[in-house]
Amino acid sequence: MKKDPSAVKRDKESVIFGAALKVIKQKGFHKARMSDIAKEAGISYGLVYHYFNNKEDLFDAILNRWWDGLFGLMKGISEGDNDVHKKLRQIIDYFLDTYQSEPELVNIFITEISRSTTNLTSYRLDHFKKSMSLTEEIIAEGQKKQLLRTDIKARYLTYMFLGSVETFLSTMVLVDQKIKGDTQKERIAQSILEVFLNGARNQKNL
Amino acid sequence: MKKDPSAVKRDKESVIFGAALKVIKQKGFHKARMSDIAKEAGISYGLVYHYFNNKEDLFDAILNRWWDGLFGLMKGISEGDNDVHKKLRQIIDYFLDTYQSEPELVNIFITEISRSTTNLTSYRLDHFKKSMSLTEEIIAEGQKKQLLRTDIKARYLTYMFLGSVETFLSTMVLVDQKIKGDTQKERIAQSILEVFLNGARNQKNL
Amino acid sequence: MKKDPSAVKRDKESVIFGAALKVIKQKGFHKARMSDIAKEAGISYGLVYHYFNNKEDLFDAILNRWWDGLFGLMKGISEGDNDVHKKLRQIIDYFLDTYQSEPELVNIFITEISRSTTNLTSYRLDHFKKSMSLTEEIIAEGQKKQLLRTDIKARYLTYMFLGSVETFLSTMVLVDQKIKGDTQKERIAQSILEVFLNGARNQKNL
Amino acid sequence: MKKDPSAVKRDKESVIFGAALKVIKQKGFHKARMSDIAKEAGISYGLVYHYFNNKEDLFDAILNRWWDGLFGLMKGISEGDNDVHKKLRQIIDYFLDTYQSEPELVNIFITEISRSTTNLTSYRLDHFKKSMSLTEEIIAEGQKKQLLRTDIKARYLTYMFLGSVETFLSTMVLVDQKIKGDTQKERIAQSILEVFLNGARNQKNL
DNA sequence: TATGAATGAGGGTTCATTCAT
DNA sequence: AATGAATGAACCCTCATTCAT
Repeated sequence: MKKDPSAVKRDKESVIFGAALKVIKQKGFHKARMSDIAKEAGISYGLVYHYFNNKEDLFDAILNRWWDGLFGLMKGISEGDNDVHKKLRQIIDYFLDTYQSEPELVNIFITEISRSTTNLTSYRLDHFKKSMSLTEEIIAEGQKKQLLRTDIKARYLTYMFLGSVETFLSTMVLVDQKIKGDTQKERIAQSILEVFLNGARNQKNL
Repeated sequence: MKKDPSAVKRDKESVIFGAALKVIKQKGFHKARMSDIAKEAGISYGLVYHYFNNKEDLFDAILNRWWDGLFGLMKGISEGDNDVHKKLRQIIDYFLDTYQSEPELVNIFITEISRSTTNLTSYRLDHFKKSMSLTEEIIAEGQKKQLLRTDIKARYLTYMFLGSVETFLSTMVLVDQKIKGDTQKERIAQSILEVFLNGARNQKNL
Repeated sequence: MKKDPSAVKRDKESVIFGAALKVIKQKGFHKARMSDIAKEAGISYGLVYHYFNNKEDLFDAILNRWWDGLFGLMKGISEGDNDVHKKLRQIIDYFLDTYQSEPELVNIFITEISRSTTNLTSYRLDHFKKSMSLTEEIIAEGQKKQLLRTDIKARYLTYMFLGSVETFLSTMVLVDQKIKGDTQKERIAQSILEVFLNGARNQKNL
Repeated sequence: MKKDPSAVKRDKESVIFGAALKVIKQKGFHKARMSDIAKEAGISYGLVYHYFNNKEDLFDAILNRWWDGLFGLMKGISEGDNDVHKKLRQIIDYFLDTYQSEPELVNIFITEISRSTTNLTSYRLDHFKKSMSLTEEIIAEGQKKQLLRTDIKARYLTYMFLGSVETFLSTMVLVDQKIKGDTQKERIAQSILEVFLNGARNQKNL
């Protein structure tokens, strides 16, 4: 039985996509060669251009996988009526879950986009700003409901929240550390949320 | 009156250094061409190589400016007997002050080193780990003195602290935002410290 | 009818090889530019790098053509049971025949390897020493069979034999002189062998 | 007491000359940098240009030292009325003596000029041809006096004679071997002359 | 004389992209 | 769909030479 041709197309595209993830993670976008990706995918390098217009497009496809997931989640969160804590926890979970299932994807997001201006086109910057804004909305909503302090700008709180999450991941990325099971994931998530909400100060000492 | 020749040498080196800062900030290390830097410095192509062996060395010189400053500060902090809050505040100030005086330097640190594994030589990784460790020591000391909570690993708290600081800066870097005067700097520093220590939760609501 | 692809590959490689021979002969290895070779081969710049890793490899490929031929011959000579005179004549013939069929190859061997230490890697030096040793074996065998004088070290005789051959060729190379037909080749070969074996002294005068 | 200024000039020139010999011997003309030579001479590299117009001139100065010595000798030989054997021996001695006193000079002659066409300007080629012709005259004279066989062209005999001498030296040069004392020199000189005149054949076997 | 800063033309190599098959 | 030969624009780095001091 023959496969559906468009399914075949998607298959091969996936293979290339996965190869790109792996190679870009290892070498970074700049040093990753199209031929490396093709070799990793087990195809000729000319063929990559049948599925992706050029290197930039391939890169954007990867980033969009990240953003689509995140924006999809955030949309869901916005529409739900959980309290702020739950919502922030969901964002943390998205980062950690994705890191577990597709570590390369998170790696690339962290190293090539989250901070680097090098690869930053205005198109990509827009995505970045959008994620900031969506998080900020959640935070602001928490402030409005008196669940979060209001003496500090929502934007500032957003920086600190996302910064905490990202630094956790980027350090794990740097040392190539995996999350060992759901227990560890739970502890990390709890710690981030706990400290963000209640601070690092020893409360008993107040 | 003749100039001291070695002063002239330092001068020109500074010019090149400054040009490199500017160009690398704009284009990123990879896309920054030595010819761009020379042009920016207003000198000929080959002269850059009189002062720096190659592109990597020039890059490392820039990074060392950052690390030397940070490690110098941290050394001073360790030896002082301020409490944790003051010490953390000093670290925050170093980031913000440097961002005010040499925004490109901070930009490059944030975009090219803090997260990117692309340019990460083991030599550079060592610096990175060292800064983590030094901060962790301060945090751990705070835990020991019962000033910081001990139910969360010092390392985790370190991630969150540095992550908060860095994300603040990296967002400013991304949108090329300057710190407008000491008032804004003070507010930012306060916010970071306040939230890290006391959390984002509205305490009145407990 | 389609060509066998690997045949095409060999063809193009040959074209580049030939172009390299010509250009390196004319300008010497150092002054020969890869772009010159590409232009001579009628191909684009980068294509040379499809077939040869770099300039050194291309150079080595040329040298190996020479050494492979020479060592192949010497192996054949060793295994044969001709007398010394025949064997030495075969070596002379290899030089002269190759000079007729591929003058550039001999030229490059003479000018860039035989004497120059400039381009001498240890890999290349080994080839050189091997050719010396193989010739010395033949000479030594001749001494053992009482066909050559034994009051002079085999190694010294080897120098003189190969030196005579090489100088013949190098002078022809220097003035870009071709061997005009087999008659001249025969006379040259005979002269070299005759003088090496019987000396330049007028025997009638002894 | 002050030195005669022109003597000082000659002194410094000598130092540079010696440094050039050493560096060019080690690296070859192409890879020898003017700065290497200056450093070896212990002076700034700008100063080299006070004494020599450019790199080529410096190179030619070196070569002229060789040629002047050789041509001076050959002039003396021509005018003397020694027999051929003595004269050829004098040429051999010039090579060996110079190799003992100034090994770098011989090295450079052998590796960069004797065979290499790379550095061959027409000016240098003329010197080379002249040395060939002068040697040929001596050989031809020997033929005329019935001391050398006449069935082989004087030019061919010249090739073989000079080739033998040069190959001896170039092998020593290649392996950086020194001549150990006058005894070894005598043996080498004798061997070369003996074989050239009487051949390598075991005469007892005739 | 003497220094070494300054210049800039080259040359080797890489690699994204195109295209004939 | 698939291959990989072919192209050529970049870009790093070297180093002979000049020149202000």
